[in-house]
Amino acid sequence: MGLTKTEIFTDAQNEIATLAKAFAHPARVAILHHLFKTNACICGDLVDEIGLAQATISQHLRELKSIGIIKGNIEGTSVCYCIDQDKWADMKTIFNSFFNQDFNATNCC
Amino acid sequence: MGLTKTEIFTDAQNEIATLAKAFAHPARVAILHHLFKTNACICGDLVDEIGLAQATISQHLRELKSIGIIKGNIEGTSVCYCIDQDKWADMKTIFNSFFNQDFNATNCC
DNA sequence: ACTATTAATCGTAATATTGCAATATATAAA
DNA sequence: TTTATATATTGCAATATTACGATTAATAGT
Repeated sequence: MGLTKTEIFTDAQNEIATLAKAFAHPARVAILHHLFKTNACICGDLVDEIGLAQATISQHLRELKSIGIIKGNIEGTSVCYCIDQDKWADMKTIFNSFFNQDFNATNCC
Repeated sequence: MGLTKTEIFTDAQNEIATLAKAFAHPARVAILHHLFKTNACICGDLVDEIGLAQATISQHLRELKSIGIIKGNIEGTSVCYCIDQDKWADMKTIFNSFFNQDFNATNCC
């Protein structure tokens, strides 16, 4: 098996899962941290900052890009990545409503 | 390889990744949705509600429990699960500060 | 004690993810 | 055009995750 049964879940549930995958690896969290911290779009210095091989960083960047969280601009030989602010805002909204679901006060545990 | 190099990342980065894994599968999102929705701690009816085998649900519950998001109480032959409200609040704080990192207005992309 | 019910665990198969070396591609500089 | 630089892609190995049938464990009811 090993295949997630996406068809039995709602779109909202699948979307949260997909978005969460972006944060579900420390390398991707580190990449996002870095894109925020350095007030500029970072290119290949991610490879120097984070201790992973160039191919590995490139792969994580592709995942973040395919989820839609980051965008890339080609600048000469290097590629400039940055957060997609619209997507980031959407994501915040989605996770906020997920996090702020009401608790039942009479929780039994 | 296939082995995450946790040692090269900060504790904060690893923690976000670990927490995000709780949401990185739609079945776990569905379980949490259900624990919120039904104003009571759900036990095995998760198996009926979500279309996965009992063993699979149990495995997802164990993951959520090991991350610390849910707690379980034994009640006769069944087990009553619910959200750990303290952990949930901690998590909200962590993700909020992650989501609300400042943007650089002069973003290049 | 016996039986039914519920949940956890074990074992296994299939798919996904992580990581890197090697290679390919694409642009800039000479 | 050749060379240097930067990033993407490919191919591969190792580990992780997902899912489920079968079994086990533990309690409730008879």
